[in-house]
Amino acid sequence: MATKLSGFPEFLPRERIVEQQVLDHLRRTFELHGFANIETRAVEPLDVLLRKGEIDKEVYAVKRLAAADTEPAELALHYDLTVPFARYVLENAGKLDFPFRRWQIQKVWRGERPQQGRFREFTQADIDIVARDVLPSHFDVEVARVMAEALAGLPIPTPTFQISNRKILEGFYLGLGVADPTAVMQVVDKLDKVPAEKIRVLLVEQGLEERQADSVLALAEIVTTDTSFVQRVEALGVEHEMLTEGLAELAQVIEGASGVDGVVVTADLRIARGLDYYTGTVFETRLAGWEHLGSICSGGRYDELAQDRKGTYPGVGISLGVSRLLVPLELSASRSVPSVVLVAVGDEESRADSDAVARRLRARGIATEVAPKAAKFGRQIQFAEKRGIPYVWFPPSSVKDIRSGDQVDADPDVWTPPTIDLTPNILTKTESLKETNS
RNA sequence: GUGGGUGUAGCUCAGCUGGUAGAGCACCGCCUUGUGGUGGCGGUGGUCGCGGGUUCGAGUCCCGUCACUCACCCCA
Repeated sequence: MATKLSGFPEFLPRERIVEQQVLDHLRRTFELHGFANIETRAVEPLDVLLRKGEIDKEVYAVKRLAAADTEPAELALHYDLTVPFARYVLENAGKLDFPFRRWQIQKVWRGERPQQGRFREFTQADIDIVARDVLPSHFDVEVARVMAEALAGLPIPTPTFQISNRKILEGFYLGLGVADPTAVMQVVDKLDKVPAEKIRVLLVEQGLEERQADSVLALAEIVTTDTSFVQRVEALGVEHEMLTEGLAELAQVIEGASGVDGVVVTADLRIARGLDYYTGTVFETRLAGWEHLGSICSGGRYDELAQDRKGTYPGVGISLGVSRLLVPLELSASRSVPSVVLVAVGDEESRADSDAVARRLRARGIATEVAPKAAKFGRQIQFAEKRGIPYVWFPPSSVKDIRSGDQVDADPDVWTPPTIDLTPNILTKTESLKETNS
């Protein structure tokens, strides 16, 4: 009996076609910008995963079945691609060329309870850039820009990048005289769920004066689509060296990442991010109309994640939740198979003729399959229609577009379908409903 | 991990205070011996999530359990 496992999504062929096209597009975009690919193993030593990220992160431990019950698990499935990447950089530092830019698309695993857009096994698409000792801030701009371009090319609702910089928050809090900036950040991070009034109470409970709490909230309210946030922060009258540095960096990122068609870029000073390894720029991304999914694409600058006795490798990266994006949107494809053409079979004696037609079409890159049995032609057309195959070829030399009903004489060595039919097309949910109703 | 909801055909669901397991869609066949439709007729398909209890009798009531799902938490 087949059992559906919650949080471990599996696609039908049509949905998988969509996923593959999305992954192809991401890869193409990343490589267009010169990012190299690596794949890291699925498991990491448990202590590597627990040391770098959150201790309370739900991690799947991995243990041999034959291991003694008393033997503790030493390996665990990775829950993101950033921490394994940092480990990989340290391990191969002598063989990598810096600054090192890489893309990586792999499954990751988390033990959290599944919900819409939230899985236990899911695919992430990451780009990261690391350097030795120093990583100039123009690389923060670059990862934002590349990911914006990648998202802009996908059949999804408009994404909004919400970009901030931890130095702004921390510098501002220090300038205000707040004792524990990190604790304040964690409270402010809840602003999208908890009303401002309640946040204010929480801040005062943290030991902030009313005046400080008001300033903290005033900073968090600042959202701009250009660099005018700088003036608005300065107008709050708080000064600190780190704040100034953060403002300059964020202005650079906002300016550099804007201007990609189909993507909104905002400086959003609410964004703090829970993970503690971020040290500067932080990214989150929301989809218009799908805000309840949370961020579909997040990341930031981590200056100290990868370091050993020999040195430190500052990095900046951004991670797209491919599964979070695809599963809720319920995108489908115009067909469930790659085939552009189904070659009909008149009778089993002439199957070889049909095979010959198929071979000639395939020789020119046209995905083709031959009908499984010599049923009535009406049945063979229905076979194609059910799978979304747009053309049926009747040997020796007639091809029918079964969507329009148009049938023409054609030579299998010459006939070419329109480019748009060469690969399956992605349909949004409403488009696929329209298709089945027509 | 905490709390709510739901489990009946491939899918969507109905099944009253307990009395022979149902519909629509899908699928297969025929009417229609070779180019898709519609209509009609016929057919396949169910350990009613699982285990126990009450009862002459349980899809229905009770207990347990599992799964799915939603919210919290957290996050891609």
